[in-house]
Amino acid sequence: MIRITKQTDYGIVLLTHLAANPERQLNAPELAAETRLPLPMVSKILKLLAREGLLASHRGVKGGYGLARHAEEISMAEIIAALEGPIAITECVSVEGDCSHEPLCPVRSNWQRINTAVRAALEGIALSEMTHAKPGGPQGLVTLGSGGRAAFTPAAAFQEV
Amino acid sequence: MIRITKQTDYGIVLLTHLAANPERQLNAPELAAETRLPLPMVSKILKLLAREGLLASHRGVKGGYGLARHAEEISMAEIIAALEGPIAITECVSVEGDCSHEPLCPVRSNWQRINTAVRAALEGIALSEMTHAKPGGPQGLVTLGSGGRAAFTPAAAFQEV
DNA sequence: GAAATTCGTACCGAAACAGTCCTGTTTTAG
DNA sequence: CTAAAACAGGACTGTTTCGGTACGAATTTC
Repeated sequence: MIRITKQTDYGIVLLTHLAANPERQLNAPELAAETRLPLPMVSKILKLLAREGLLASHRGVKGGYGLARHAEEISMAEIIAALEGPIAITECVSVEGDCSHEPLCPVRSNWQRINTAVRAALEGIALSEMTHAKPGGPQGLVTLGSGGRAAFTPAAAFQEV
Repeated sequence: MIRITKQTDYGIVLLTHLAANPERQLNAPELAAETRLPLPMVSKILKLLAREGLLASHRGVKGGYGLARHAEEISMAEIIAALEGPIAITECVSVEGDCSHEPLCPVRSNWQRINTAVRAALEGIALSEMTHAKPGGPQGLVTLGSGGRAAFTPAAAFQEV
C-alpha cells in the first residue's frame, strides 16, 4: 500500500516534537508523555534514530535526545530511510535469464524512475516544515481504510496513493 | 519501507506486458508463461485489475484480457491504487484529545502534503512509459536490501526511499 | 559509589502477505 | 446442444514481518 510502518510514523512525530522544541533536551519518558506514544516504542525508535545519526544522545542522569542537525537540514527522505532500513531501490532478480526473457527487461529500468520521483518528492520536504501547520489547511480527506488501528495512532501513515 | 506488495509488483509487470502488445488478446496462462510469473497469482491479479476497471476481460473459449484504456491514459498512481486497496491517505485518530494534546496537531496536516507530493509523482508516470527502456539508462544502484526474495521477482518493488 | 539514563539485543504474539485450491458462470466450438 | 476453455469469486493456509516487550550492559552525574 505504499505505506510506511508505525515505527516511521512514530519517528516522525517524535522528530517533529523535538524540532518544535530545539532548546530542550528531552529523554525518552518525557517524549513519550508529551507525544502520547507508548514508551517502549519511543525508546526503541530513539535508539534507532540516534544510531542513524539523526539524533544526538547524551547518557547519564541528565541525559536525553536532541536533533543532531537543524530541522531545516533534515529531509523526510532521510528520516524514512533511517527508520526503514538501508537505501535499496529497485531490486530485480540479479540472476540473468529469469527476468530477462526479453533481451532487456523494460520494467526494471523504469522502477528507478518511479523511485527517483518519489524520493525527490520526499527530499523536498524538510523536518522544519512539519512543525508549523500547513497554510492550505487540512482538507478532511480522511477515509480510514482498513478498520481503525488500535490505541494511539497519532500521525498514522499514508496508506494508499 | 515504502514498499509495494508483490501483487502490485506483478501487476505492473503484467500491465506493462499487455501495454507492449496492445493488439493481442492474452489469457491468464499465456501471460503467466510470457512473464514467467506463477499462474495462480497472475490469475488472481488479473481478476482484480479487471474488477477495478483497468483491464477488459472476455470470457469463453477465446477469451482473455486487454487494457481497458490506452496505456497513455493509465497512471502508476491508478495502478497502485487499484491493487493496494481503497484510496486512504492520512489517517489520524479521529478521536480528538488523544492526538491533539496541542490545540492543532501540526504533524497531521503535513502528512497530506507528503501524500500529495508522492501521489503527484506517481500520477506523472504513465503505463506507456514503462514499455520502452528509459533513455537515461539504469545506473546500477541496486543494493539489495533484505536478502534476495524467493523464486521469481521480475520487477520487484522499491523497497526504500 | 549510587542512581538515572541511554544502548544493545533477544524474544513473543498478532496481523498481513504470498500463494493455492475449489466451485461456479459465461462463452465459443463442434 | 453438449463440452471444453476461460474468467469470477471466495475460502483456506503457511510464512514473514511488524508491533510491542523485557532485560542486562554501558555511561554519566551527583
